[in-house]
Amino acid sequence: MPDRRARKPPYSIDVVLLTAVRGQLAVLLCRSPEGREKWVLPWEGPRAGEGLDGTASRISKSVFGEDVAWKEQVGAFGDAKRHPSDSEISVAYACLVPTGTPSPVGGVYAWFPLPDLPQLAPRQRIILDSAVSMIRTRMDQSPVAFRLLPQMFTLTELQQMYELLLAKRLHKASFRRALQGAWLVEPTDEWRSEGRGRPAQLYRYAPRKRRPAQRGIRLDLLSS
Amino acid sequence: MPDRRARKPPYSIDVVLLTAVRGQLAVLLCRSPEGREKWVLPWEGPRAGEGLDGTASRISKSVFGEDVAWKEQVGAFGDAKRHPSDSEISVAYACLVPTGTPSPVGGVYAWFPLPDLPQLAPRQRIILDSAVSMIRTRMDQSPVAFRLLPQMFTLTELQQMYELLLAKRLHKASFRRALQGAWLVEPTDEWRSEGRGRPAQLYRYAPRKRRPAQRGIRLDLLSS
DNA sequence: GACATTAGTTACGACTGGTGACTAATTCGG
DNA sequence: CCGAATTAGTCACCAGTCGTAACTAATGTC
Repeated sequence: MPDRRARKPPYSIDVVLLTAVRGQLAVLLCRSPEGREKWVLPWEGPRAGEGLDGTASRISKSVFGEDVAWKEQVGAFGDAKRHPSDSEISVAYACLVPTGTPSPVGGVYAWFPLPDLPQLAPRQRIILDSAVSMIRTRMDQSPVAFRLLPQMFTLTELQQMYELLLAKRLHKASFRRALQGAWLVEPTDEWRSEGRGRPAQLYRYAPRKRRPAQRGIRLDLLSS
Repeated sequence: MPDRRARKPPYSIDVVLLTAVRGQLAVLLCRSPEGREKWVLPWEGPRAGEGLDGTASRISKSVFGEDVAWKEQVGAFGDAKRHPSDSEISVAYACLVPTGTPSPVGGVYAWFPLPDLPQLAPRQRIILDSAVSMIRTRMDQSPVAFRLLPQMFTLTELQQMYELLLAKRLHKASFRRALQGAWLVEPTDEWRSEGRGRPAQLYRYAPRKRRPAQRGIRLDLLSS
């Protein structure tokens, strides 16, 4: 990705591609051209006539062959921290990749579980942390968990994804009741038998138009 | 603000200054040097060695004499929409100004209630809408309502601010019970008599360290 | 067929949040 | 000086939600 350092771009677009691997969030990194064991977030400079979202899409495509199903801008990052592009500012995007998506070939890319990250340029490290934090806080306003799963999934898989993102255990009955009330999924007529135990019904993400159902004021206001 | 168009900056920092005026949100606009009745969001190009937040602070200071109490980045905006700076991208900040802050002098700036906006450059219009929408959605994760009020306020004023931001009526008892549970305010020993009726106790914003108190899963997931 | 294992449901009790009616403290007009 | 009006603040009830444990259901394994 960052292979023409000839001219420093006016800004860079950095992409944080996230997926779930064995019960952990993982980010896709790209081997840096300088130094074999240096890794960077995929990034590019802008091309003329291409919007910010467009550049992010182009990067995803160049990695996976097609655009990701969900991406959202994290923000702009400057503040004099070092970045492989050497540009003043970077605009970051967070993207979600369903589990089971074939990994990009060529040995240039690799998934890193979040606890086992290699060293990154300071600004990219901040971008990565911000992207993960955004995903975690935005998950009840965006279908984040669904974009990390294949099109069809069992409710147990969905619950495990929520547990991963919320970093806390959920109770089966409560989770399903809340899901029922939210009209987010619909059952298919397929079932999956996962070795031993009763087979699980497969569901798909199918949000219905909202009931008005506005619940009470929540002044939760975590910390701050 | 945008008074040297000599050289187009690599990017612009745009600031959305918001306050509440007579029960409505209002934004501060700046008279454009070109055309008397053209208005723009305050913006500047970056200076060397100054972070993104730093530029936003500098703009706020140049308007109000001192930095605002709360600001947060909205994001980066590009996508070929017109902008007074003529630059490729703009990084937007939302800032909150307490009611009762003296307005900047000189006739260059004016508060516009959101329903009565003049025409803006397309990109600035998008920035403004995004900033307002961010404020409204982020209000239960940030002390937004408090930053729109003076340091000391009555609970009725606070409730009215929440009603303004949520655009819905709240019940007095429910609001106060939720506020109690959130440990966000503490009473002072001052009271304010507002003409007729019983005087109201003044409170100040004083968030306590959170009780764990994590309530149930909310899969509210509005629309999409 | 007994048992382990995983999926999915039901029922109950504790707690929360919406609500109307209440008390409290002040101003205003007689 | 007294009562009505007005605004602040609280209480208590109840409908609904949520956490939980115990249950039923369907499969594989021995």
